[in-house]
Amino acid sequence: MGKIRETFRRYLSDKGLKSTQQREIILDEFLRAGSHLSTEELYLRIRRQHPNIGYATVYRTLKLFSECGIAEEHNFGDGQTRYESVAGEEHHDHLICTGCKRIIEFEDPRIESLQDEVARLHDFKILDHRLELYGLCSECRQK
Amino acid sequence: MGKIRETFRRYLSDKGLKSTQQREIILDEFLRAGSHLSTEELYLRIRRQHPNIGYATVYRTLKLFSECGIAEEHNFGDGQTRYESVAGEEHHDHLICTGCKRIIEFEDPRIESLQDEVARLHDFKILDHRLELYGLCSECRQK
DNA sequence: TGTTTCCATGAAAATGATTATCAATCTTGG
DNA sequence: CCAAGATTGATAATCATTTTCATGGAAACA
Ligand SMILES: [Mn+2]
Ligand SMILES: [Mn+2]
Ligand SMILES: [Zn+2]
Ligand SMILES: [Zn+2]
Repeated sequence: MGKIRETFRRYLSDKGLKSTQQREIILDEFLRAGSHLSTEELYLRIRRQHPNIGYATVYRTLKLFSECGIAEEHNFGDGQTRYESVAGEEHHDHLICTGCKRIIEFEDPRIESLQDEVARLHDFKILDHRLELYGLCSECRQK
Repeated sequence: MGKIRETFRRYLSDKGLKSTQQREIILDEFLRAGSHLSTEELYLRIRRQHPNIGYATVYRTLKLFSECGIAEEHNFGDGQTRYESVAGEEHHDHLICTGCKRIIEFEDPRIESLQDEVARLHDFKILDHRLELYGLCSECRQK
């Protein structure tokens, strides 16, 4: 069984929550589908095979994923919360093309350590951060 | 007359829009009040002296400020859009204390130039960016 | 100054994403 | 298998923001 699925089940049992078919189905599709999907996008995908699963359940379950650490929430400014799986991958930030909505991931440890330096300077303890670069990818610039 | 007010009036006339009492009043209070205010917070302040100005007008006017470049929109994750005046000050980013909601501004040209480097690497043209560090200020950590 | 033309305004309704409610239905420990 | 309690799906409710629309106001112009 995948490590992610195991993490999720342990989280449920530790919290006295229950492992249900819906939660398994939603997790399956969440892991199968591409990243940075909105709740609605995931719901629409799931509905193709499981038209009886409710919208609210998808919302609730994605929130669970985020609580137990297997998913991360994002707000890229389009008014919808997006989720991506964090399969033990290293942290990364995002370039967002406002033309084609493409999302490019990047990581730069130098930026991360400068962030730490800034925090130290202000006697601040960082718990989370977001760095998003908005603009146009090369394809969109050629139009 | 302040440079900001002038910029705003020129923007209005260039666009064939009209200079109204409400817009002047809202701009005055926007410049007088502290930064990073939400629409509701600004509306409540304005209402003390001008109870006849409508909520929708404050929304519309703040959007105008942002369009003409005298204000900047922010989303610090509390579900409300916040605005701050950009009185020709240099760009800065934000440390946000999730305990007391305090907002600390900082700038680090080294981070900015690393962002440019990342963009170059991905053949991406940055039009905007957001860097927000969430965590706890020193005071909030001592509780 | 009066007229005309649009734009702006305020109140209220509409929207869109997300959350809460609730009766019916599963999970799970014993 | 059973009881206790969590989950689900449908739907109503929220909350911030936007739209609508009738009325009022700015501004170019006569
Ligand atoms: Mn990502
Ligand atoms: Mn600021
Ligand atoms: Zn693009
Ligand atoms: Zn604090």
